[in-house]
Amino acid sequence: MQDDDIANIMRALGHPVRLNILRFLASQQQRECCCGDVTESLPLAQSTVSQHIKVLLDAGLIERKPHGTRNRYMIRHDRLAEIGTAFGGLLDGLNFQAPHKEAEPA
Amino acid sequence: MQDDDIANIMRALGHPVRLNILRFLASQQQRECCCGDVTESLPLAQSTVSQHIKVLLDAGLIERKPHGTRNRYMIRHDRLAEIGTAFGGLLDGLNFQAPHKEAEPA
DNA sequence: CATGTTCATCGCAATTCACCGATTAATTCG
DNA sequence: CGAATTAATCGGTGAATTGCGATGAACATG
Repeated sequence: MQDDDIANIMRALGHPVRLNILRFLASQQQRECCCGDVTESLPLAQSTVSQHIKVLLDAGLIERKPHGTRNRYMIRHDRLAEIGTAFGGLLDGLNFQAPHKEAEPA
Repeated sequence: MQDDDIANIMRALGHPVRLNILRFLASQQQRECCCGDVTESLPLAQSTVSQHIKVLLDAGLIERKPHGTRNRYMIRHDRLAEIGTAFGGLLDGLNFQAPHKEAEPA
């Protein structure tokens, strides 16, 4: 995964409301879960929630499925796994990327 | 770790330049590594780099050590570990947080 | 076909972000 | 003490983000 992709995803995750939306979707995975449900669970206007949902969609974190008049949203677990791997790789790369050394002096 | 904290950290990581800075610091861990070094490695003005460094500092991802006229910067590996744990927890929570169910119908 | 529901999208305001050049504070050294 | 170096901070500009209410498209239903 590219730096830009990772940065995009991190930015999408970089807002408490969006974390809440993700968690709400995770907790409702089985039922219908449309924009209105999410809106009800938050002290925000419907248009605002829709915007946040769009950010999550663009980052590939969730998926939209039209279903009659409403849209059903669900978490993209495949992407979540990818992101976990990429993030782990990032952190690994950040831990002692020293060219070649024996061990720490003390 | 609080949602707001996580969001802050994610936002700090949500910019390619800041990812580059972190990687640069990781690769230079042993030598002196001051703002000027970072600036040289990027096509950005010194003031801009200093701003990005401030964001990383505020998020607790790096550490500053005054050293004569210059400042030495280094990655906070302790925080990195914490963040890895928190992020892992987040992703775990997002994977099937279903209240209590037997199994999927199909 | 008219009505109601759901929700994405369109302005719009306020705030924050990213970037820059210029300035200033701290420090070393002649 | 004066000159040089380093880097944080200030002030400014343009773009993006966050929030809102209003509008409009898509669809179900009477």
